[in-house]
Amino acid sequence: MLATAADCFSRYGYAGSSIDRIARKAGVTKGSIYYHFRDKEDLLAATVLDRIAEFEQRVQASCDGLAADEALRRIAHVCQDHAMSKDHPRFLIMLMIESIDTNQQVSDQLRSTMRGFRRFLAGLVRRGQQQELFRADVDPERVASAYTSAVLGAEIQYYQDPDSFCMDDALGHYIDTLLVSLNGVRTDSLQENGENR
Amino acid sequence: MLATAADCFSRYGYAGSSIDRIARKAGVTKGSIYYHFRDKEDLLAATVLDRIAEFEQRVQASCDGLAADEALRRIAHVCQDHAMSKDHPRFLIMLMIESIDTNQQVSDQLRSTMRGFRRFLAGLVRRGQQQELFRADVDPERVASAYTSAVLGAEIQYYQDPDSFCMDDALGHYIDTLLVSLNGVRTDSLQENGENR
DNA sequence: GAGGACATACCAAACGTTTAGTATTATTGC
DNA sequence: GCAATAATACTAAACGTTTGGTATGTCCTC
Repeated sequence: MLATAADCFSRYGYAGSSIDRIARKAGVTKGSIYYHFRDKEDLLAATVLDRIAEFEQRVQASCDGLAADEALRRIAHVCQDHAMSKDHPRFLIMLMIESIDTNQQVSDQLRSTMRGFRRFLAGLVRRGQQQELFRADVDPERVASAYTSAVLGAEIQYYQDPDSFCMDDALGHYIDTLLVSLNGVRTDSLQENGENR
Repeated sequence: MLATAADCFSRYGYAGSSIDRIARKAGVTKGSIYYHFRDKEDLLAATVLDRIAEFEQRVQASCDGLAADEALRRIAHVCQDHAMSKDHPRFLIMLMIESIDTNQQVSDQLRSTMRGFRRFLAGLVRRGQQQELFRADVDPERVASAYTSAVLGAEIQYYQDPDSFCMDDALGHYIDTLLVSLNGVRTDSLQENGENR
């Protein structure tokens, strides 16, 4: 039932998904949905919590015990897999935008999720710096913001134009240039390290 | 009237904006809107056309006659200004996502706009390569895709969290690393060019 | 006084929500 | 062990409201 709601919300948005439509698609009736959830907003809130938990778990599990540089590659790959999967990948992005001016509770939830994601990435970069995998003169927060932008933007473009937009190219190119800029190569010194992929 | 429609659509989405609401906000009544537009979809289509034209004009005008590297910096800045402005900046992104499964005509329009934007960027990179500003062994299409991702993702994060997300940091960091990677410095050779900003 | 630019009044459909009722399953008392 | 009770998981129908859309009236300009 949550899966069906996520599917409808991700396709048609919250306002565009009627309870009747969700119910019919789930093979039940409206009344049944109102038995489990107080109202439409409650259904949305439950769906959001469910999808956030899944997303966070997937990301954290994917780079467990990996080196910082490999983790950065891995996360991009996980997001790419997610975007190309069939389980309502647009849900979080759809609601991130739709709820800004329509549902403060959901908006706050998603906002803090995104902050957590950026914090997680920044921690990864900081770890890489401490292990001297990455050069120390880059700001981890800036990297995290730029990285998240790249992933988010690639997802949207892929959703909108899966035939023409190659997510692998976009994210691959970004991660490559990012890792090169993070590798301990100073721009004012000679290059000491040839591996950049 | 188009401005009011754009404002409502960008805040509440197409499904979430009632004609009555748009009319009241524009200081007219429903009847007046239906005098100028056939139906709600027609109003949306007109608004989309208007916003697309404004966006394309703004981008192209901003980097008229600029060198390729400066143009890349400029476009990011223009997108940043647009995101921080007050004239319904979320409109295009909101509809890009909402219309995927709900309005093929609008979706096609936005899709081809995004393709045009990427093509424009790729042309810019190619121009930079021909003028030997940029190294020749990067794929302009990949750069364009990654660049667009960064801009789009930064916009979304800013809309969702203007207090905590610093667009200037995210885009600044991306453009810096991109331009370094585009500068004619080979990774398998010595560095010849110290300027990276 | 005719036509353009609205406002007003209204309709049918769809919407979120509530209610009354019904099978099915679990729990209890004897 | 089994009937009585109660909780669970629904359905079908109805309610009031909102919606997109239309038909008609009114003003104001040329």
